[in-house]
Amino acid sequence: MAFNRGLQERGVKMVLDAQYGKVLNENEGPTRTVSTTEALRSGILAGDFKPGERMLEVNLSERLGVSRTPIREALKLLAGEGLLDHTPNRGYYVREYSTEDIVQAYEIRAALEGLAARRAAQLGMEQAERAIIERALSDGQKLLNSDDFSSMDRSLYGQINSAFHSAIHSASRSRMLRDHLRQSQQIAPSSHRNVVAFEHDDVKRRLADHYRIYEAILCRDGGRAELLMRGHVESVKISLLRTISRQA
Amino acid sequence: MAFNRGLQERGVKMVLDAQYGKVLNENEGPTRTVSTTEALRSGILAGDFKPGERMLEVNLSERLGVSRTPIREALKLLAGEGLLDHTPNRGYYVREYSTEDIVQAYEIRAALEGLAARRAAQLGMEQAERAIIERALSDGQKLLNSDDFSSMDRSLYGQINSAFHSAIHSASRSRMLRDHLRQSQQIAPSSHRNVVAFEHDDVKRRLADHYRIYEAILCRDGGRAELLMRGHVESVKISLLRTISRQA
DNA sequence: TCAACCAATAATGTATGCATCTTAAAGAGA
DNA sequence: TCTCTTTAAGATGCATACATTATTGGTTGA
Repeated sequence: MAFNRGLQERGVKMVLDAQYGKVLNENEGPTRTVSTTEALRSGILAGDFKPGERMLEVNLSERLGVSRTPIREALKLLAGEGLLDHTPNRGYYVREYSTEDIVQAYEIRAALEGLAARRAAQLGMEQAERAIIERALSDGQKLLNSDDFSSMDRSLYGQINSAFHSAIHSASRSRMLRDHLRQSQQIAPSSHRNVVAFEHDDVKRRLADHYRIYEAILCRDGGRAELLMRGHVESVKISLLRTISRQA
Repeated sequence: MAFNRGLQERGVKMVLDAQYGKVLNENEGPTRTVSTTEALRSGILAGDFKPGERMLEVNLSERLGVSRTPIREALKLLAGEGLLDHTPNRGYYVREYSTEDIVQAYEIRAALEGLAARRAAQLGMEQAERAIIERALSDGQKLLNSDDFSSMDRSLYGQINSAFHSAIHSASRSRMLRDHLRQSQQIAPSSHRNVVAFEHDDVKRRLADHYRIYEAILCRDGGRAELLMRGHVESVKISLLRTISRQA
């Protein structure tokens, strides 16, 4: 549990501050509620809290070194975002996602990413956004060409992939669309189920998708960009289903 | 302001309860936070709170007759849902939607409703859901055939339309999809901008859409159902754009 | 006259005590 | 032994006092 380190000793720090002045810890948010919310959110997404696990206020309050108030506020916010389930008088639980739920999340995301790609094509991308995409494409190519591909870190590919998609989200120029996209991806990677295939061929195919999508966007062909993007994300869904059925 | 009636005198009621036993007011939620949240949400959606308006805790606290605590929890939840914007130390504001935002909301909703229709077709609808749809279709027909159509209440058509779509949402059997759909529709009908055309021809065309969509769902033709539904919602967007440009 | 500063006011953030509810374990009765 | 009560412990709900942070209006100085 790394997420509680930052807040744990805040009480002590504040006493020190009162004694020696300044030196407020920078990496914390402006308020306890904000930093608590961030700590809990990333903790949930990182899997530090298991799906279905109960979020006890006093427990969290002690672990994070704050009173129950900011904890309660953070829990309410995360419940509003859909990360937690709440039953009155019975507390908060980490939302559980079935395999079916995760597949559906990909379907929703596919539709939304398609929309984003269409808007990016219609509105055009800024120079900075294009640079990010081109960087992601060339880095992806390098990754594919590397001699010991199989030993590569999955997280590297994840970062490259994420950069590509984020740039398009940003280019959609729509806060609402970005919010929906973020929410459709806010699912804890449940142990085995949410793991995307990482064979050389899979990555190669997805990178080719990225090239074609970017091309369509540059050509300002919104319809084609949407179609390609939707198919791209759906293909991840398919490969996920394949992995699952193979496990069974 | 009708929304504060229910809570206003709770303090008094509780004293009465202590004196005479039970008689807890039924129409209130299980907790103050829940009923406060509902009151504020419907108040925002009904336009009792204007976009951009500040939500002052003490103010609301007095109007609803509860302490600041449940108010703050409700505000946090609604902020998580995207109805309010929050800046630390500076309070909550009713989220504002530009005309562009509203148009985008329809685009997003179109994509999501399309997905829902596809799933409804693929999974099949239950008897109860089919009954609701058929009722909505025949009621819509009656509305169209009525002699003095122009004098009809818009809200009646709104209810019929809402019943049709809700049944399909329900048939999609996906909590996540339902959540996204709800969120994409949680926009206060900003005075003039978000008003959908209500001419006889418009309603006639939309009802015809509904018939075709239902047909596709009954035929289990998911692709067609999605295409039709998406076009259906997009057509509302178009007519909205038409109305706006006419005003300008 | 204007700008910067300062104080007073008001609003939000946080902690805490008490009330209420849930739950589970212990106990009584059949 | 089983079931239904009862009760006690633990957890959430709510109110309130206090701390901290914005904001506003006025004052001082140039």
